Amino acid sequence: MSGHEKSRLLSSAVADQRLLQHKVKPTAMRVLVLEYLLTQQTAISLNDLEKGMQPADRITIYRTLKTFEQKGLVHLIDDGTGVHKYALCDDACGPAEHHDLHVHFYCNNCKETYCLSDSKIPEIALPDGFGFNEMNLVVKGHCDKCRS
Amino acid sequence: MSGHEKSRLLSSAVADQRLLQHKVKPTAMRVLVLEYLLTQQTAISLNDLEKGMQPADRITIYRTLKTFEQKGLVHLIDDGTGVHKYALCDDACGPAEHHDLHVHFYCNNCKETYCLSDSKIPEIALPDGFGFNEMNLVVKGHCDKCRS
DNA sequence: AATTTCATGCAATGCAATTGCATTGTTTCA
DNA sequence: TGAAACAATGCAATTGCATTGCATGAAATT
Ligand SMILES: [Mn+2]
Ligand SMILES: [Mn+2]
Ligand SMILES: [Zn+2]
Ligand SMILES: [Zn+2]
Repeated sequence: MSGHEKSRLLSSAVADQRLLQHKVKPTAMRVLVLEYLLTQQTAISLNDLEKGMQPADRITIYRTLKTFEQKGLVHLIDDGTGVHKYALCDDACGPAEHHDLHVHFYCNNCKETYCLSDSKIPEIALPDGFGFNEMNLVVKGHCDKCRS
Repeated sequence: MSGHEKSRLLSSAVADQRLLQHKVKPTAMRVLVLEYLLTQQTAISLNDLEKGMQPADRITIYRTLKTFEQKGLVHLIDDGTGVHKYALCDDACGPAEHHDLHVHFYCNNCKETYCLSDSKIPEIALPDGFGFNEMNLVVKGHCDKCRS
């Protein structure tokens, strides 16, 4: 068995396990999508996912991502560009409860969207009578790679 | 002159002056749009603007809003619903500089989008090398009217 | 093996932002 | 004043996504 094949099997095993942990049946498509997501350092759009992966149907990827989101495997990011981005959840998110209330960062230069998992959103003082459920904070500027 | 006509002239005068202050030529259409915006308590979408006003062309309203935005008269709000909302700037915003870094609130019940002009966005600690220009914070929950 | 349930692929739809272009109104200046 | 230059308007068309419908194929359940 070649080294390449071996590492392929290994990553498949990792992906498989992660899918099973979240009660998602590990089909070929889902393993491929998850593996691709695991290689990403930043959030990715459906378009880029489609382009980057082996030829695969766009809609199937779309539905795969939706399943992943529902099962707490990935979270959808609205970075204000108008197109949705997806990124893996790092904590143990489950269905119907994403605890990824972290800041997202959009680089105006390289157009990449980062999950700033360590930058938590601070408490916001709301006017009387207002109660909050969720919040979304997107910071825009220049990332570390685009400042040298 | 009737009371109605008088107040109409007065509001026109107010709108006119506000337009001139921002170097926008006060055409009939622009005055109408601005007057309508002045009556709103919450941010409004292009659709609702079109429905609420006297019959007027959608695209013209769209371009009017774009002009207003460029001249610092209104700011565009991305509340995460996918449709843009517009609201008047309260401070003296000028072209190319909106200083309305306030929080926006979206009510999941009545679907209204509020400008929380008093809730400023706090400082966020970014990772090393990241520099910020703008930010967008949207809080979602229930507004004061929807909690009684 | 038959039946049900789930996953996939392709086509079609929906919706809102944006642009092109022709027309009309407004300003500028000879 | 009257032509030329410029700006605003209205209508049609386009774009770019997200989302859904439906038919086919694979997997699980009996
Ligand atoms: Mn994230
Ligand atoms: Mn606002
Ligand atoms: Zn960058
Ligand atoms: Zn409400």
